[in-house]
Amino acid sequence: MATPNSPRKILVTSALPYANGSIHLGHLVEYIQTDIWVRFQKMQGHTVHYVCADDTHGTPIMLRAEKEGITPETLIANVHKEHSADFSGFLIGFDNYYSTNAPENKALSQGIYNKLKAAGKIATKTIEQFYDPVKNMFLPDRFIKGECPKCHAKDQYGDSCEVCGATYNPTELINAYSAVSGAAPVRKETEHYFFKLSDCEDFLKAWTRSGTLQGEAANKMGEWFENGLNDWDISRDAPYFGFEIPDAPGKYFYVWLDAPIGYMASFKKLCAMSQQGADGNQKVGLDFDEYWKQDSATELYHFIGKDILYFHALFWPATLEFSGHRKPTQIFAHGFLTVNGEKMSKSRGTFITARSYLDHIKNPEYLRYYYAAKLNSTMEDIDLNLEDFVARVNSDLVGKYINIASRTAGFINKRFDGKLNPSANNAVIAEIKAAAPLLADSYAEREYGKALREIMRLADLANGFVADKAPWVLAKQEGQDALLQEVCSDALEMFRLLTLYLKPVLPKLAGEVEQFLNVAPLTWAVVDASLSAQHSINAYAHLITRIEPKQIEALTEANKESLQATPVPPAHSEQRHAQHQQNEANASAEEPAYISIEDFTKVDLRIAKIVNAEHVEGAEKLLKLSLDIGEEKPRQVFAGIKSAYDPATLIGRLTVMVANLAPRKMKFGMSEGMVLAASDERGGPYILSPDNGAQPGMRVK
RNA sequence: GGUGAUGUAGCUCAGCUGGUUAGAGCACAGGAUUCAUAAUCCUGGGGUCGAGGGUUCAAGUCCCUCUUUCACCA
Repeated sequence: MATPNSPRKILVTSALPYANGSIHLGHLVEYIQTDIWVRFQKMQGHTVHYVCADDTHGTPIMLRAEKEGITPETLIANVHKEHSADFSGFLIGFDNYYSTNAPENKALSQGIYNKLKAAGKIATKTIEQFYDPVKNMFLPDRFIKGECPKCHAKDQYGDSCEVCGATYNPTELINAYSAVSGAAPVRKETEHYFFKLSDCEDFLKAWTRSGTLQGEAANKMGEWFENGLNDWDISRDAPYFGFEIPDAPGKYFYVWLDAPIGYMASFKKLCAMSQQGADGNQKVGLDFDEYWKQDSATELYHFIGKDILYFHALFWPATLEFSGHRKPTQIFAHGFLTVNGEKMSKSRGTFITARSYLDHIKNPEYLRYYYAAKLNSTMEDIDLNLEDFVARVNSDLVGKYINIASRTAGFINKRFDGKLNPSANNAVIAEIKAAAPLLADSYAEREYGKALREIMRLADLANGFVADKAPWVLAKQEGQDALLQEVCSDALEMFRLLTLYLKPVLPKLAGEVEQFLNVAPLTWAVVDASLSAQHSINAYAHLITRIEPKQIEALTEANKESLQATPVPPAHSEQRHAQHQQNEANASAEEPAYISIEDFTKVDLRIAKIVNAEHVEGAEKLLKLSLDIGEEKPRQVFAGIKSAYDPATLIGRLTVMVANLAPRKMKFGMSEGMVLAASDERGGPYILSPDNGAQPGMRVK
């Protein structure tokens, strides 16, 4: 791995949070993961810059600003302030936290677009889209609502039904209306600009295989390649809050085009700040091109959530490649956060904002430690189990780690005036030092959980050493002063090393320990140093306190919202931020969906006799049924009831089917109707049975 | 529906290319200790490694079927 002799130049990013909502614990998984990695690499002596920004463009921001009666610029300025405070509260050490709505980003976005165009990668195509004739704007799918074509629930979104889970096109909605004005949308043609991703397949296939992705992510890419790459629609019509496309009046870049370019813009701003040398010191200015030119020798890493892999592993490298820039060295995708094993939920109080955590728990390092203990290099989801959180933090940090200093520093201060006198040779210290390369590898590979397990094992050794030497016994014995001083000095040396190892995770606490131990800021290289004889430490003061379970209760209580269970989308859903915002805004508007008798009679329900039932090879949930409803030939119907019924027991039974459901071609053959069955979280499916006397083919009404 | 992941002690998780009686931390029980207003040390109980087949001298680890949970795609 990295050696101190080969300082690297590294640029790191976290995904840009959308400027239309607060930072919550889900977001923080990524920022904490990235920050730990950055701090670790800086401790290694590498030149590392960590940049991020608010993602500020798009329809949701425009509409929300309008609703609040402020300009989008004011809205995003307010959010920028809030986000910055939240991140700083969690000790996220950005070198620059910028905004995508910045002059640098506009120039870079337009410049990249022009390059892509010159490279023949831009095409135009006329498409038909929904248009709000009152508001005079085109509507994204999520801003069209109407009745679900399948279950007829009202007020469903343009792409899927939250009641029955069906997905469809907005054109299929019944009585569609604009979520903005309420008007009936009309179809309208418009010219859109496309990035010809289909042209980039060879490049992307090669890039994907070049070690830039985690194994799981590469698998995912494989799926996308199999399905074929579609050209990417990068334009939106005015009115739109964003950047105008050069030589295309009234056309704006889709927010996802300029968002990743925001990484570059934030770095460009950082370069400008470094040129100014604002602190008066002579600074070597950062060179933007050195980091972004085609054959840059520097390294570029993007930390992202797995939901936006598509953008970062396809669009983004293609954009860079064909605009003459370097590509990312690696993409690090992580999983989502669950709380107590479930999606974060407002009704359970587990949708916890960064601010509210800081208000109730105060110490951000508890969460940093817990996340680190759970994080690895894969895209697996991680769970914040609140009981485990309390137990883990209290036991590891307070009981094990801090306790080493707490139980030995008093002797040094009281008996030896703060002066140390360590032993020449201590087996435990040697073992702790020997772990450094392994721990460095774990951090570098983002296997934080592995690193912390090892560090806590070492802390156990240290406590075992203290228990074994029993300084409190030595303190009462005559003539044992030298040994007492040595034992406590060694314990504090162990504490110094453990602090060094924990510093990427606990930067603030590590700073306080440096004060207490009276040492310069710890870097990885000082593993090889030691606290020397005659070195003086400062008085030990209260470094960290236990979390009270009551604090957790208060936290979840404060985050409980309505009575209604509103499942909240996963940690980091920039991909669908528009719809999520809408989700939250409109979750309350539920009405019972009545249908008329005419609607009901459209459904032709029939008594059906199951004349045959069998397993379908390769199907996970389906049974193939032959249903006699008095027709010449039995109907072939596939039913998803495999989990609950053995086919043999079904043959001969009567049940109820929908006879006039449009036949549908399924993977295993045509399905000519459907069988009714009941189910919910309590169980099922349960199919229906008519009372005695019902005959195959009878109409149910 | 398809694809990719996932399921190991009460809880949270380790278990690399298959190899002795399956591990850790927390929790629990017993003992020791009292330096730490912020405890530790020792010992112990506890697991059909999601279920069922198969390959092998040998499988938590490979293959098949079923199943749980999650995500993505349609």
